[in-house]
Amino acid sequence: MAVTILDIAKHLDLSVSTVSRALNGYGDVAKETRKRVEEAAKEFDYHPSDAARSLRQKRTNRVGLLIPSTIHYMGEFFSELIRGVTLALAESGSNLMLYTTTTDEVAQLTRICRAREVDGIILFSADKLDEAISFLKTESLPFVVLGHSINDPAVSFVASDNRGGMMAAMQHLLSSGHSRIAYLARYDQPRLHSQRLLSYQQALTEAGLEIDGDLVTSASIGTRTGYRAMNSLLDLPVLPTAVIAFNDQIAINALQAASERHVSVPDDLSIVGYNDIRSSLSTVPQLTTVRQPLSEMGKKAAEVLLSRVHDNDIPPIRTNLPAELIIRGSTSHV
Amino acid sequence: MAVTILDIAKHLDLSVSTVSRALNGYGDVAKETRKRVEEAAKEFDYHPSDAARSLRQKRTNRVGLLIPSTIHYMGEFFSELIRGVTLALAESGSNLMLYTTTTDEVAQLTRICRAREVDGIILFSADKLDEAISFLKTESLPFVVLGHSINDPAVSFVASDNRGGMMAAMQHLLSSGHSRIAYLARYDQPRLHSQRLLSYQQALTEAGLEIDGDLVTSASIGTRTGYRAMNSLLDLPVLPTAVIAFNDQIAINALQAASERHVSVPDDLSIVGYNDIRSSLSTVPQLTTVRQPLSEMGKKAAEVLLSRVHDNDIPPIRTNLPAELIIRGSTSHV
DNA sequence: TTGAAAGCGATACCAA
DNA sequence: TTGGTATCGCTTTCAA
Repeated sequence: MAVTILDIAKHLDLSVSTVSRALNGYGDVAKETRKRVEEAAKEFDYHPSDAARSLRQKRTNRVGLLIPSTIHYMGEFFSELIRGVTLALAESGSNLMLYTTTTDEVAQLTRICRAREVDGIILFSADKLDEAISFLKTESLPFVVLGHSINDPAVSFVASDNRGGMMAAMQHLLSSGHSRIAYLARYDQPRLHSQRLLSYQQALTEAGLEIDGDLVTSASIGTRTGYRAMNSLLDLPVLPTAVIAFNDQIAINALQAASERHVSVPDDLSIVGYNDIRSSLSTVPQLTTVRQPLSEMGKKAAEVLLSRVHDNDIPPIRTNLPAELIIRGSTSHV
Repeated sequence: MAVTILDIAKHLDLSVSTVSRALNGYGDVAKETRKRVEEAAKEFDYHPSDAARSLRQKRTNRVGLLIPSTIHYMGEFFSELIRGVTLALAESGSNLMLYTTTTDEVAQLTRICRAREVDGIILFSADKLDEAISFLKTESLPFVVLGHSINDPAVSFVASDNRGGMMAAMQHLLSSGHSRIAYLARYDQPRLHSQRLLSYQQALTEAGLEIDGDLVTSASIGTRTGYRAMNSLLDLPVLPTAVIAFNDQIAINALQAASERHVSVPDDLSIVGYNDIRSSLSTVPQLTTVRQPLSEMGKKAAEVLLSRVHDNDIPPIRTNLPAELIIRGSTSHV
């Protein structure tokens, strides 16, 4: 058996309550006593039982991160997010529980809430987000949505400025003389997609250009997401001169498709990615992309959540971090 | 307050013990009673308190995964590993705690063990692995090492066949007529590196070739790992005709460096990666690489751990999954 | 087949 | 400044 507070108490001929108070830094403990307790604790490598403490205190010092089960298609994107989350948690001494969504997301959330497995939850899953949110609103478990702007003013979220990011990309291309600009979307991400699509259309309209439905198409989820869709764009009777991809991985695969068909980037075709994952520096040419501060978003989300764990009555914190266009070699003037 | 077992008991005019036994599927409960209990539990969305249950049962239904804090440099590699881990855990109803290493890894492990935060731990951290292992051997917490073959026969691990994988890559290149083969290593991964180096040297020796120290160099960790190192190889007075990279990300950056210097791959230079992450399909040309079954490794590691959690007296399970050479476009005959 | 009660290992209140 | 004790919510003997 592991060493318990009772072992320490017996060894020092003290009561468990005194030991507990000494260890938890209460003021009403004799200096000398505290010292003895601390030394004994260190000597025995005593750490309080997580379960016992959680039960008594009604807090677990754990927060949950719910991610889609398709994580393996999200590679770097996910790694960078999680990096930020763990950074913020480490500072506060909290631990991270990683949940991947199951088929019944609400049932899963119900269990997590009712079993009090965590103090709060970061919702990064995209499937059934509305359902998940409306369920969590009925529970008392603090939560924050990561990666999506939520309309409901009662819900905290940390996202990035999607409309602005897409607009920046469009204006970059338009001001470089492009008029036939394709958008390689991801219809299975309807929330993000619809925002980006709006900016795409708005930018075209403001520039006095027509909107050509052929130029908007969707990459499917998968290992080489965007490869086939790019090829179909390259089959159009009148080719686009620029493509904005929904994310960097799609852009990278689009680059590959173009290269295989001897379409030169950026001379014949400009390509813009989204997110600025590390790999966007590893292509030839390097990707022009809209930087989403993934790690910062993860960090901020954890911080927001922790502040709600501390006091769930504070007003919702709703943050759109700025997205920034990073111009590199994959785009050029027409 | 959340609903407890007492609420159910009161509502049905039963004792908590009966309710508990009914819910846990004990045989000695009247059929009718069990039905009533189950219905009430469903009606109230009752789930037992995780903390209370853990405290009483001395198991948490949680397993830990300890990963390096440099996760953000591991992008896809990590995502694929974790995918396998979560798959296996989901099947068993266990949850995942994700720990990133702190400066004092042993102190961190001490806390995890003594606070009984998890039922077992998957060690994926590479820094101080020996220290971590020898500490965990003194504790009763089940553990398994992921990604490294451990010599100590008492330690369970799940890795892949490093020697064989590197040997396959070398033989592929040698049989394609290459004799000036560089190895773009990662010295900060000494365990994996030394195994690969051995195979590298052995293959050269068996082929009757000399070992040229200039051809072995190290990529540093970072955003564009391998880029500078590849450039330095391209500065050698006599160029290599082939390069084996420590991982795919390095290979991808090597490809970029070669491309920028107008060294054609595979015509002037063959490049071999390692791991077969999804991005190895997204380059031009696609990467020849040694496939490490990352997701399977994660899954197997979780399974091995769970079997030890169930019974820690079973003999150590030591697994090297096969590594397989995947020949694609980045290598060719001299 | 059911209920009463002990106990898991802490924290926190109240008295001394 | 310290100790005794109730309590958190469950599981699990032991009796009834």
